[in-house]
Amino acid sequence: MSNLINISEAASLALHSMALIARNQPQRMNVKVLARDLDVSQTHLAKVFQKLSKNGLVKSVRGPAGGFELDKPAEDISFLEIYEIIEGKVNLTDCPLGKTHCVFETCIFGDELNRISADIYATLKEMNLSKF
Amino acid sequence: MSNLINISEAASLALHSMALIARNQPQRMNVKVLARDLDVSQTHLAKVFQKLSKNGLVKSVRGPAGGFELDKPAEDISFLEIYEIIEGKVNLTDCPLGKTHCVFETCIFGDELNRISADIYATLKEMNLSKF
DNA sequence: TTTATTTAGGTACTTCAATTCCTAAATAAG
DNA sequence: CTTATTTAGGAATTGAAGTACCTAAATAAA
Ligand code: FES
Ligand code: FES
Repeated sequence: MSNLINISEAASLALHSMALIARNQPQRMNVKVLARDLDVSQTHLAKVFQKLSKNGLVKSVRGPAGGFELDKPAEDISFLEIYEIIEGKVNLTDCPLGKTHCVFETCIFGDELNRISADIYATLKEMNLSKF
Repeated sequence: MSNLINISEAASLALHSMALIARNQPQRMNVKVLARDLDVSQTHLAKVFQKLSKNGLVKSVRGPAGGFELDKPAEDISFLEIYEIIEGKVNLTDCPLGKTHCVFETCIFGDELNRISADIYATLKEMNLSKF
């Protein structure tokens, strides 16, 4: 069973966590309860948050009653931003696979899939945390 | 650097190989020349072809001058069919990640990404080997 | 018939990313 | 000040995908 859109487990966790934090504003949330809510290991989720924190999406507070909170308004945090912090910058070139050398001079997918890739990109860019 | 559409290296090899074989019809091609053309290891490509062969997409001929040829008309072999043999059946449910249990009652992606997943699916189903 | 070529397929190895483990640092509460 | 809680981050482990190795089976050509 496979998915057509490429969103890793880690990126999924990041998106779900950020949505939960947005919904819970202005109170912050810690990895313990987030991990419980999302039913994943604390350590894995903690790693995800190190990236989110280092990239300025969340502000971390250590110690008792600590945790994470959004570091800017919810509507200013797009799904794309979260996605790219975890997965790396999205590659939008002539080939949906980002291939530079191919036996075929023109990409075997024509430009159908590129059109769709651009569509996904725009969609992720439009979606933000304001709706939670 | 990441791609938004989920196509593994193996699936990419399968699609490119099948396109090469379609283009080279009615002569068959063997893994040796295909691997050279695609610049990958013979053994890896051979594994991909075991799946394609077992699933009736190509007919294998052993021995000198052997190799693989399409086992049905090029226009009857869709990209989707090739894709699913390698990646597994595509999951088209209410969630683009195929998640069944989620903290959010309604998928955080709304139905935007589902619409797009269905779009990719339809596109892969439409595309076939007749154009090569 | 013998030999060379080519696919079939099991097993093992490698590599890279995902995941976990463990300790340190920060800080609020008692 | 001490303790409990929580994030930070390096190191180690695991796991999956890709790759290689090896032998068997088929078959065309010599
Ligand atoms: S160039 Fe896009 S698949 Fe080969
Ligand atoms: S249900 Fe689709 S992402 Fe959570």
